[in-house]
Amino acid sequence: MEQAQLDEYLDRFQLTDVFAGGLRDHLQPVAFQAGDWLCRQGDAADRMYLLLEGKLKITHMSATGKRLVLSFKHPFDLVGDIEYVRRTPLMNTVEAVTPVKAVSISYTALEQKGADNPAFLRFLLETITMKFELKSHSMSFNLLYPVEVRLASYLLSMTPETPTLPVSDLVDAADLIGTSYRHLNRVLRQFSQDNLIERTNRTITIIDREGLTERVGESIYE
Amino acid sequence: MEQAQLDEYLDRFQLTDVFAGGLRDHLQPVAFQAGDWLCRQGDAADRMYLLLEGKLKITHMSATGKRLVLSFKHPFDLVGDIEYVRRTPLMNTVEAVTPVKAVSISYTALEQKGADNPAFLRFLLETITMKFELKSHSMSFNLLYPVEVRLASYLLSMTPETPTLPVSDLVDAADLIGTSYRHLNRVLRQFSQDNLIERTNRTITIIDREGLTERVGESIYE
DNA sequence: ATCTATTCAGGACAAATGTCCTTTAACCGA
DNA sequence: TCGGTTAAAGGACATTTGTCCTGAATAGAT
Repeated sequence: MEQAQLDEYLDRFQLTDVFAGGLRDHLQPVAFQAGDWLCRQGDAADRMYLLLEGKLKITHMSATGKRLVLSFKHPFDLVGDIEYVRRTPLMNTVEAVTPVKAVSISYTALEQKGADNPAFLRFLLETITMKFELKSHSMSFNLLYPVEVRLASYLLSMTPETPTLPVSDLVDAADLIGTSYRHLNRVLRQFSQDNLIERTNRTITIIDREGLTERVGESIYE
Repeated sequence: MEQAQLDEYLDRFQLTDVFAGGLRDHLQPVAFQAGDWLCRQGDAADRMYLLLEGKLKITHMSATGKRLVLSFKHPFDLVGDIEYVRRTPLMNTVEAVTPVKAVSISYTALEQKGADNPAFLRFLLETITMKFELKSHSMSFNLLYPVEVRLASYLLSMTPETPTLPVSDLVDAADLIGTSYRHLNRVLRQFSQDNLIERTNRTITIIDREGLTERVGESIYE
C-alpha cells in the first residue's frame, strides 16, 4: 500500500492524531487473502492490527474442543489490543474472511511511543470499551433469548445489502450463536415454512425482513 | 473516612500515581449500607466509584422484564468507568450487598484532570481490559456448558472461605447463570443426592469441593 | 402455642436443544 | 452420462430447561 493512501485512510477516519508522536512511522501495511490466518490462539502476541478493508473472523477453541465464533471484525476495528494491554498470549484465532488490508504495529513500538500518548490511550480506551459493551450485550442476548431469536438477528445482520447468504456460513452461524448445526437447521426449516426465508441450491435468501425483525426486537451481531 | 486512611488505601494498592495530577483532591469518600443502591439503570451517569471495602452486585433488567445478574464487584473494582468513556446512560443497577466503603469522583473532574494523564488512562485501560476478558470468559462459559457446570462453578466461587451460602442467594445465582429458579433447584437436588452439598434450614453447605471442582474444569465467577 | 402470610421446594408437563445416525442432494472425475 | 464421493438436511430419540402450579416449611404476629 502506498504511504499516501495510508495517510488518506488515517485522515479520513480521524486517526492522524491517534498515531501522532512517532507511532505513524511504525505502521506497516499488510494484506491477507481470504482464508489466511492473521494469528492463532495460544501464539505469543507481538503486534496489533488495525483493519482497513475486508472482514475478519474471531474464533476460539475451548478446552473441550468445541469451537466458538466470537465475532466478526470490520474496518477500523483493532485486533490484539486487549492482549497488548494485558500482556497475555493470544486468546483467539483470527482469520480473513475476505481479502483484507490492514496495518500492523509492534508492541515494542506501542510501548515506546504510545504508553505516554494520551490521544492513543484514549483511542484504545474507546475501542476496548465499545468491544466491552458489544460483548456485554451479546452475552445478555444469548442468555435471555432462544435460538430462534438469535438466529433471526444473525440473519438480519449478515445481510445488510444483499439478501442472500451461502449455506457454508451456517456452521459459523451455529458456533456464533452457540447452538448445534442440527438445531440451526430445525429453526431454518421453521423460518422457511413461515415464508421468512427461502433455501435454494446453496444459499439462504431473506424474503421477509419485516417478519424476521418482528422475531428479534433487538439486534446484536453487528 | 479520614483522609489519612484514604491515602493509606491508595498507597497500599499502588494507586497514588494513578490519581496524581490533581485527581486525588476530587476523591470523595462515600459509604453505603447493605441493600442501598449506588445507581440505577437508565440514570444519567455523572460519577465513577472506586470500591474500597465490601461487595457490590451489578444487575440489568432486560426490555422483556427479565433480570440478569451481571457480576459482583470486589475492592478496587471500578463502577461507572465504561459509562465515563462512552458517555452513555447507566446500563446497569448497582447495589451494595454488604456494607460498602468507596470513593467517588465526578466525570467533570476526570475530564479536567484525567483525560491527559497517562497513568490514569492506563489504569482505566487495565481495569476495563480485565473486565472485558472476564466477560468474554463467562460468555464462552455460558454458551459452552450446561447449568450443572455453571452452578458448580458459582458455588465454588461464592464460598472461598466459609463453605456455606444462604438460600436467599439462589435467586441471584439463577439470574447470574441465566437459568430459572426452578431448574436451579433441580440441579441442587442432584448435587445433594450426590453428596456434594447439603441443604439445612436456610443454607447450602459445600461438603465435597473436590467433587464440585471435577464437574467444572474451569472457573469463572470470580 | 396457634394461625397466617410468605418463602421455598418440588411435581407434572411442555418446549427447546443436543446427539447420533440415515437419507438426500450436490459435485466431481472418468 | 454414470458412479462414487462428499456435504447438507432431516428423522428419531434423549436430555436439558422452562412454565405453571401445588404443597411443605418457616417466620412473625397475636
